[in-house]
Order: sequence, then structure tokens, then C-alpha cells
Amino acid sequence: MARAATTTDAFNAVAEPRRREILDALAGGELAVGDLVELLGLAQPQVSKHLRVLREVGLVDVRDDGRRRLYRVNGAPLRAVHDWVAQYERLWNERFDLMDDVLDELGTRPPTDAGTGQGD
Amino acid sequence: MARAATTTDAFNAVAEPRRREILDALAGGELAVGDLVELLGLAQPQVSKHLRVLREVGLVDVRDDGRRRLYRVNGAPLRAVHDWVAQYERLWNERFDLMDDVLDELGTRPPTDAGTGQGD
DNA sequence: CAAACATATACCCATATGGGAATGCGTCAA
DNA sequence: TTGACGCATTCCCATATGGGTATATGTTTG
Repeated sequence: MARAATTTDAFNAVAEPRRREILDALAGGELAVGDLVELLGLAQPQVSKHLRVLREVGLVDVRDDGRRRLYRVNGAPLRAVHDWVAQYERLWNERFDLMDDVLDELGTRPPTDAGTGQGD
Repeated sequence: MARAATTTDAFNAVAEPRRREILDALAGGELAVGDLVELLGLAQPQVSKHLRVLREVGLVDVRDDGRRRLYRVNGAPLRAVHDWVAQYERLWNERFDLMDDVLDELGTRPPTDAGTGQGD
């Protein structure tokens, strides 16, 4: 087996830096392939291929405009990523960690910080 | 060129479902490789290899305990993922207006150093 | 109609992958 | 010491990747 396909889910699709750049560029609004080619400095086929992947996971939508194709972001699939990562927020935020200890010792969570002081 | 190495960053490391499972399992606390083997139903070498990747990107720390090795999560590297994805929250959240303000502020880099956040 | 333009596909290729199986190596038990 | 245990590493391999280049498809213009 090789690595999971990039089109498997948003996790894989977004692992590629170039695709993140594309999404960032599209964050400002609709853009045609040619615009992205200029903005990213990538070859046109490469951009089209990245867009294909993004489309397959639903991260972008397309709209025909004459001989151009306008792409736009659709962040919905990123929600899964966000939700998963959010669970680890506490692990890079020391405060939560300390708070956890404190709460653990107290045995219960006070309804609000009643100015418990900063003891430690 | 092939795909970027899985050890390139948290984005790539976490794109693999098994590695996410490992992190989820470790979220409860330290675990030995053998524990993970049982929990995930994977072969031991595979688990060790996934742990290697996670270690290389700093997502887990190890600790020797006799002939076992206890792994624990370190969510720090996930912060980059979280921060990037958070930019797109507005695309699946209805509160555009509020988010717009936030994004606007993110667009500028205040001279302040770390610690800003909203802690207060 | 043909020519120019915009985009998508097809091919080719070097590369890292993740699983399987075998093995190396340090640690604990008898 | 020998042997069992726990884990890491190595080798093998099918597979998808992303970039490069060439080409096919569709659209607008002359």
C-alpha cells in the first residue's frame, strides 16, 4: 500500500502546501485558473491538477465563465480538520494544562472564577 | 518529485488516519507501544513506524520505562494546523461579520510579541 | 472558416509511502 | 548465562504522488 490518496479527505488534500496556497488565494474571492498560475508562479497544468484534487474533496467549487473557469473556496470539508485539531488545543496552551491540575485538585469546577487568587 | 515527506510537518503527519488514531489514543495519557498495538489492532512494526513519524514532527514525546517506551502527545505542532484552518471557519460559520473583523486584524502584524491571544 | 486563447488530460519519471515479514538490540526473569 | 519480552529497524514491494512536457477539448475572435 502507498499513502492514502490525496483525494481521500481534506486532511490529505490540505497536506500539500501548494493546495493550501491555492485556497488562501481563493479566500479573497473567485479566481480563474490563469490568475492562480500567476499568483502561485506554478505551471498551468500543475494548478489544474491541484484544483482537481481540491474539487474532489469538495474544497472548491467551479463556475464556467466563457472560456475561463472560476474557482471559489468551500470551507465545509475543513470543518472536520478543525474539529479534530481543536481537541488538542489544550495541549499547546499551558494555561489549560495548569487549570486542569487545579480543577483536578479542587475536585469540581467552580461555576466561575470567583477571584480565587492566583496562588498556583 | 513525489509527495512531500510525512515528516515534513504536522499537516502531512496527521494526514494519515492511523496516526490520528494514535494521537487520539494517547490523548488519554501515556501509553506503551504494546498498548497502542492492541488498541489499534495494527502490527507492532507499523505502530513503531507511525510513532517515529509523529516523533519527528514533534507530535509525541517518549520516555523510557524499563523495556517499554511510553509515548505521550505534544499538541504544539498542531497549532499551525489549527491556525491555518481557523481562517476558514467563516466559510462554514454563519457569523461572517464578526469573523471578518478578526481576519482583518490577522492581516496586520502588531509589533507585540507572543502572549497576545485573548487571555488577558 | 481558421487562429488564438483558457483549461483539462495524458504521459513519463523519481520518490516516499505504508504494510508485511524478519531481525537487531536492550531489558527483565530464571 | 540463557531465554523471554518489548520495541526499533531493515528489506521488499505495489502504489499514488507532483512536476514537466505535450496535447486534447472547448470558446471567443477575425
